[in-house]
Amino acid sequence: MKTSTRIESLSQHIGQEVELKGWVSNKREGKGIAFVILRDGSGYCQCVVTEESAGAEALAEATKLSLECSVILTGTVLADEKQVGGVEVQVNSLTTVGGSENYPISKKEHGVEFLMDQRHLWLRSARQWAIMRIRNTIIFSIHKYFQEQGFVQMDAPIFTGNACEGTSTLFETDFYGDPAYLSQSGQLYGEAMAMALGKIYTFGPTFRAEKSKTRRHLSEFWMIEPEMAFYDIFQNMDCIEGMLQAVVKDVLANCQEELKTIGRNTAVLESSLGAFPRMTYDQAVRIIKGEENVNGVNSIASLEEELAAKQAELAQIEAQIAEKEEQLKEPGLKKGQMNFYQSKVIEFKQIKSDLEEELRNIPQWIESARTFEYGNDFGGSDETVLTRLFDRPVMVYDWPHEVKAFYLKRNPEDTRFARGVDVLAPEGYGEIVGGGERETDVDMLIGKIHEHELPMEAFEWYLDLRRYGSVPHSGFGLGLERMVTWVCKLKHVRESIPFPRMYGRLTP
RNA sequence: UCCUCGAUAGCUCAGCUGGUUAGAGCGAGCGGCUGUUAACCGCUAGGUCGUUGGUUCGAGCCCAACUCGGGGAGCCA
Repeated sequence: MKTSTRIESLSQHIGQEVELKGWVSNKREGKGIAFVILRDGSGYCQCVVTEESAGAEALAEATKLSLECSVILTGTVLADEKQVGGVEVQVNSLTTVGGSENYPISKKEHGVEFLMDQRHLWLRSARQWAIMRIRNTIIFSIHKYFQEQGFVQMDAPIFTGNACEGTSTLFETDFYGDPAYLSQSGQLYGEAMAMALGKIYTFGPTFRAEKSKTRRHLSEFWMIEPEMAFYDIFQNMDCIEGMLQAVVKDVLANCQEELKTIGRNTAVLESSLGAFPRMTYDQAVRIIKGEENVNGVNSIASLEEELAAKQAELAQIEAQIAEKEEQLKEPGLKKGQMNFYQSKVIEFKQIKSDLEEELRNIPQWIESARTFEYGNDFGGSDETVLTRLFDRPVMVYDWPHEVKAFYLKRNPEDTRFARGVDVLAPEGYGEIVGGGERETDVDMLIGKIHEHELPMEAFEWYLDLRRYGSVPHSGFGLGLERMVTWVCKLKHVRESIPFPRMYGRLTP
């Protein structure tokens, strides 16, 4: 018996006999023939079982297969351009390894709650398979980029003793009788490590106890936090841009099949390989408020145009729903036609509810853009108003120091501003990276710690970093799941991580 | 914590302004047809309408509270 072959490499075995091990992701059958769509984790392949090639017994076995049965089969690889991957396998023998009765996830649509309850099985679906493969490519690519640039990977602790930025967003645990909190950032430790190793990055889990129920929040997520000695904010932005582009490039190079599986239009990913626009907070505010155009496009005018377009689209979809519902009432309708019209109605209603949501949002965005108060941090709608004018991530730097973290350096030429930088992803995804140049002046830091009413004793070690050989340094934090969500253009972060932990969701 | 929408069969949904025995498709089971790609044809099984209380001659539908879930605000990656 030959060693088994992975589906992803079948195209190199055309004309040969191979052994495949996997699960039944779909099956169709006819008289004297059965089509088994096998998946093995590396890909999907149609396996054809006929009486002539496999014998009556194997055909009977194939006919009995249900969704997600595990099987081992042997067969001949044939080129077939109609199939995914360009091949199909003519089966010679087939053995069932494990049965699978009443597999809960069907080929039809399911609701979010049901799928989340079945997450351990949902991961087997083609769409989830593709997302997890892209996530893996992104993780690998991040490591590769930093390693090639001479960064050292070092992890920050997960238990932290002091509630550095307020306890409300921290998970409290018991650490040998004392309260300890799960880390919500390794950044301060990253600074210490950068003073030791020059350029470092952390890659670890982060915990936020926010009772957020939105499409971009998780209670547990993975964050990459690089920290670089002797980098100013502009070198920091070069680093962010270089890393994000390396990741996008790797995904485009290695995940074409996965991107196709999830229906991702890659135009924006491709344009993201070009230089990212960089702008100060001041300029970003002018753009949001419609006082400055981007390539001739005005933020507010274009929102109003979009509103009108969406309203027309809504009227159209409503007409289509009415039409299909009318057709459903026709007497003597065949079962198949009824099924078709019904699934169309469901599909259109989904589009309709999405449209209605956008129609509720756009006026709020316009309102929020018009009334934006200079000096405030950006809200979700402000980010959307800004980023929809670009076809790639945008970097906004030099923020009013009051709205940013205590450790950010002031712009020496205008101390109203702190040298923070936010990277906002396009297509409505908002902040994926937050970072900046760090404050090096001890007195300035002490003042800030008092201003934020933080416990000074907890920061003594951090202040030491400025007392002994302080240097300009910068860093940033990348939210892995937000990156995956944008690259895959997912509607919600919960699909970007194998087992999401979020408000109201702890199992499976 | 606040705003908003929702909870009807294993799944996805319908159920008009409260009115007799609550419907469909998918899935499941059985049978027929078919080199097929979630949409061929027929039959069968399957529901104390989220929980509790209230209004009413009568509640899936109205009211209140609660539980769970979707979306959003705040906060952020």
